[in-house]
Amino acid sequence: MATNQECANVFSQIADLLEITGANAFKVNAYRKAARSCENESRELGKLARESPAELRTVEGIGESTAAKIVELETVGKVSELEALRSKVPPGLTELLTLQGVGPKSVKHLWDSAKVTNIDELRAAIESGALLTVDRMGERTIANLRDAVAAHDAAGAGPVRYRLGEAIPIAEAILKILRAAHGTVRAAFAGSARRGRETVGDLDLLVSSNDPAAAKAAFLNYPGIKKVLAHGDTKCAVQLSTGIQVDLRIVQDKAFGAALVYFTGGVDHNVYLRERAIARGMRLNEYGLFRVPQESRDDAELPLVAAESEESIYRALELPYCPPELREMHGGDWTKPPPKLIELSDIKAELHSHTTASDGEMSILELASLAKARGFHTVAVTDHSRASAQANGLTVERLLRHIDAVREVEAQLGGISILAGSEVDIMADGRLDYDDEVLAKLDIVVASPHTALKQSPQAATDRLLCAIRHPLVHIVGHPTGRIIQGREGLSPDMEMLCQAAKECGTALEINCHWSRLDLRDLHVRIAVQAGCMIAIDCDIHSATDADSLRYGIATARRGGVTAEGCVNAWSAAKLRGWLVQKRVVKNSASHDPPSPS
DNA sequence: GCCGTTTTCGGCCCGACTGTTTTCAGTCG
Repeated sequence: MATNQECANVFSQIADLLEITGANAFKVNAYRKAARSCENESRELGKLARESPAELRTVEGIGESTAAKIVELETVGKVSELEALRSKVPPGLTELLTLQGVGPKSVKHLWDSAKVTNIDELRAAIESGALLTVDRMGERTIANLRDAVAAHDAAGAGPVRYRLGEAIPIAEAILKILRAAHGTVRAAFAGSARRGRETVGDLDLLVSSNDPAAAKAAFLNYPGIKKVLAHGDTKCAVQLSTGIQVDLRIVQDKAFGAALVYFTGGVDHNVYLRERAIARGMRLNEYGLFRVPQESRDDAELPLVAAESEESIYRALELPYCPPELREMHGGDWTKPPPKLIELSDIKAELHSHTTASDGEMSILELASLAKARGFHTVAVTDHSRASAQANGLTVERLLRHIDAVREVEAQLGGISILAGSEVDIMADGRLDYDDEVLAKLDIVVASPHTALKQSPQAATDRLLCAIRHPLVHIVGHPTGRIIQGREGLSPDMEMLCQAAKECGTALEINCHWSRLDLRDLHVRIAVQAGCMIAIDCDIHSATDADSLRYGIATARRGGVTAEGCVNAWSAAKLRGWLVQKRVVKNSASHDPPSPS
């Protein structure tokens, strides 16, 4: 079945090829928007194409022509228009578009004037000096091309993206320097990092200052800079030695809100806001929201409507405030008030953590003390089960002794409820790694897949359904087992899983570690729409793991999770009630363990 | 190509920086 990403790739490639061949820019934009929409769609487009193709048109930016192409991709396996475009253009040409500073016009120009059709030919043309004879190719341009080719060689194919937990600490380190600079009033990171995307392509920093030159100097003096890409009075861009690009925008403080809106994006949200401004006789840019009088000269100064805060701009556009995390996955309607999204401070329990008994670094006491210091009312000790031998998983005998140890520490420490639990392996066939009578002795059971993460979607669905429906399981941990930029993990039918989880009262976990974020944002949205309970857990192995909570919260917010919908945000009594009640209710229902096959 | 509290046709976000231009096109976000 064609995946959403494959649909997006088709539209993205069509856009590239149309752009190089000089097609109408609005048409190119339409394909780009269609590609973004496919990436952000939580429903499976291939399934829709087969079962209810008319539904495709409900995706923002998908119209008659693009819907037909999704159907064609699903049924035929390729898209004829894309094939036709490819036959017109040398295959290496779109690769040139990935070079920094090289756009469609430059690609066309290199092709027409220098017979360059791929990166190798470009490299040769640069080194042989052949490019110097080409129109509009000065020394600076050629030097930039040389750098761009070198950067491409170093990075390998495909745009480099950085995982949120790698990028945000860098942003905060630079923000610290900017805040210390003379004249700085406010400073923040924006862009996809502020929207909480699991990976970011670059970092966007915003500072308001009474001394812009000082802010600029402080930024350009940051020790990690490898190359300065641009440095104007209000805008600078650098590449750090780690490879990541950082953009800085400097504005007056009275425009901070407008600049924050502009710099946070996403692109479709910005376009939406600006079009809405136009429809109301206004104009929105990074300096503010302005009224445009009926007859005003182009150079006339426009009266300011709002600029100092994001809230004031949304208000003036007659829109409810939109949290940054929802500024790209809106499901089509930004006029509806968003749900009250969960916040970091709502979390009062950690329900997935490891001690030295398995592969954690802290003792039960150290772990519980950490949770207590964070103001949590509950922490669950959920060491690995016996199948996870590589993680020193507990045998039944060790588990039983571990339960006693947990009880002792709880009595000793006081002031926090310590649950005796397990992160029990979900075996490939759906069975759990401990027998029911063992699981029944535990306060909480987190069931997670750790092995056989390449099994088929059908097998994965069946396997995870077993765990979700198991009456003794409270939470399914990192349900797909994916590692961002590391492994795909399982691809179960998420709608089916969420439906079952809703019916059984089983919570699905958002694992907060920035290399996991599993459930991912799109899956969280499916789960929230299905009415599932969500668990947001740090899967603590060491003390610093607790700091990854913010990434899980960002992912939760992108999916629309509220405090009410998250078991970690409940009161101690409500949480304990759920843990007990779930088993009472579900034990009366039928439970068919999978037959060993 | 998409879309509609103006519109089924005629629009389609907005501005900074760079380089090679003597006044602006291309790229980027």
